[in-house]
Amino acid sequence: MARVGMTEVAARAGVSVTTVSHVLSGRRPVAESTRTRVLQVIEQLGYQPDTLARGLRTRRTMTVGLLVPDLTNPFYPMVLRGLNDVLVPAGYHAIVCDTDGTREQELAFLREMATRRVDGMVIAPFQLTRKDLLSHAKAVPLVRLGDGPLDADLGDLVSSGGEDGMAQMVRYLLERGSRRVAYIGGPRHTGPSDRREAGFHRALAEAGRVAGDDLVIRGGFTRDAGREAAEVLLNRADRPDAIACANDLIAIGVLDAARKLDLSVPGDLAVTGYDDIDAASLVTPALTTVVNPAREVGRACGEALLRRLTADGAEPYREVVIANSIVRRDSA
Amino acid sequence: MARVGMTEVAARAGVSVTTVSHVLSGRRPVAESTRTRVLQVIEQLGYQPDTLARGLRTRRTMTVGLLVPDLTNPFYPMVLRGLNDVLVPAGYHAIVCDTDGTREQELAFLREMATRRVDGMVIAPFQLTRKDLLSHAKAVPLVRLGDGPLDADLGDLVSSGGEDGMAQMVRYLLERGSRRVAYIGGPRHTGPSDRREAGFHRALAEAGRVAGDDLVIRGGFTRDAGREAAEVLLNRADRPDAIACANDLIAIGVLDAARKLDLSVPGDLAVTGYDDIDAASLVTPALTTVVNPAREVGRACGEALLRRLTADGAEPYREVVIANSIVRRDSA
DNA sequence: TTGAAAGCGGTACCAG
DNA sequence: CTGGTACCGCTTTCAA
Repeated sequence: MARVGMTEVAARAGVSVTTVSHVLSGRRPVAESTRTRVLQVIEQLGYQPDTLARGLRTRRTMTVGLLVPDLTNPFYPMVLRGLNDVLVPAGYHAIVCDTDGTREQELAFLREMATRRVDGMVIAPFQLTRKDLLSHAKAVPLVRLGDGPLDADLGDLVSSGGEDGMAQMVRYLLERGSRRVAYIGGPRHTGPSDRREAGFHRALAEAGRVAGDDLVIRGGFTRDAGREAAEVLLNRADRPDAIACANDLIAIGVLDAARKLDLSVPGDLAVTGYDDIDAASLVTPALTTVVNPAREVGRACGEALLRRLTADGAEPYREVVIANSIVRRDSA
Repeated sequence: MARVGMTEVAARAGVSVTTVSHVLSGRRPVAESTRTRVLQVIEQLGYQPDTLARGLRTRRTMTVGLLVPDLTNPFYPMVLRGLNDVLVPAGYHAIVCDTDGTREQELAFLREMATRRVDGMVIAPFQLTRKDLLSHAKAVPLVRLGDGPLDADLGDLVSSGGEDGMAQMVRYLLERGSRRVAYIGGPRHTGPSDRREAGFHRALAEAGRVAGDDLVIRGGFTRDAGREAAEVLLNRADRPDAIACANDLIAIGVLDAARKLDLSVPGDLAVTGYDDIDAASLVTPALTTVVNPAREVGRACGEALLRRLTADGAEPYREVVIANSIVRRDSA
């Protein structure tokens, strides 16, 4: 049951491999009669072209890399769906790299993708610096996902307006009557975290307030990290009456902490998340959060990538911002 | 900034490509002095071997395919983690195919993976028949994930004992005093669903009972499907006092329905899930469920695959069952 | 409308 | 311990 190659197809059809290649690619006219004959043989032999060999020659692997910090965060699987929505119909497939948010793994995956000659990458980098990305960016189209810094050299950027989304949320908290609003973010210097934190500060500033450092804690983007941060915040004498979190997982952790301390939410403490993952509406109280349309974001990434991959000339750099909005539930 | 190839490295190091190849692969001794010289040039030029070209020659792509019905179901991302735990250190990477549980997509991905010459696949097939898989199984090592039928021709099987797990759960329900226990499953003829359903019937039979067809409903493995099925079940005159669900998502949907009908859980209705995804402990009441150790399952898949990929001779077919257990929370 | 042959970037066999 | 070279399976000039 060895695999059949083009040579065998050609032989059986009584034509040259060149012709077989062309009926497959349609890159040059082939007489209808030979065309059908070749097609028949292909069918009969169950011939399947070898993407690798083709890629070696054409320098296109039809593969893209998706690098995410934590596939366990439901946001990212949805992004992958969106990405596939646009990439798969175009013949591309994605290799998913779950880096666990560590710098070593991010770098390792980046290198791996380079040796695999992926045609492009969409990355949600956490620890990577501009310098880390630069060399890759010039080798293959890069789409950065998340609210990183703008930087044309690093390729397209698809974000969901994290700064605005968070600002909007904080404004809502203020209007609602919260007096001391705190912020729990992700790891420092990570795009999404920084941008959202900026939104937090901006909204406060616009309202003529300032959040002291004691009201901002940064940890991980996880439930545990959220709980721990909240415990610190809530055990202080002048505890906040609202906590805006950089994502839903963190907010769920805050809910855990509040429950443990017997604080009522939103009575004693208002809590807000970010992303609107499924779990946000499952917890009690249901989370008031910023909806981050993951699938749309993924689609936008795919479109951005595709644009570059199929571009004749050099496409101009783009930043795509997907609109987001607040969904009010019970936690604030 | 064109990519440098082995030829250039060889030239600059004053050796043949053969030697460069061998310092890289270590497949034959190279004088220490030349070795370091070559390594230096490689470093200096930033040479990166081309996995594709290598694969074309060696017939190994160092890539495996992971085919899942719904990456949005948190169970699968965890499986991927486990898979990567063992595959990535061995140099393999996974292409993730989210098929949405449709037969067309499952077939399409299977074909795609074949043309990409993946070295192996782990699949959680939903709609695929034995026949669909057979041709692939002889072309590349296959590991089936989930509680499908045993079938040596189709490669290894990694399951988490769905039949036993469900039987255990139903037994618990019975001991607990439930008198009419119903079952909500996934799509008919899908491995996980069928096996779990078998467990349900077995436990009932052992207790000298029989579940009429009216107590078994099959839908999708989603929250919505669960809600809909529950609505049917609960609006009947003699509604069940317990519902065992084929997964947590379904159970969460049942909870939705119960809330809408003002039924108290577990007072009026006991509800149990399966998988123990994060959300299971987030909902109110927290789900009593069967823990399906996703990461372990993923690891087992990886190990099974690796065994075949690195096997000298023909490894015997294996079935690996990962032990599972019940976690009792509030819903039953 | 069709073929022949030269690669793409490596590996591996056969010599030396 | 090191080279030369055929070849993996396909695409793509160049020539007919």
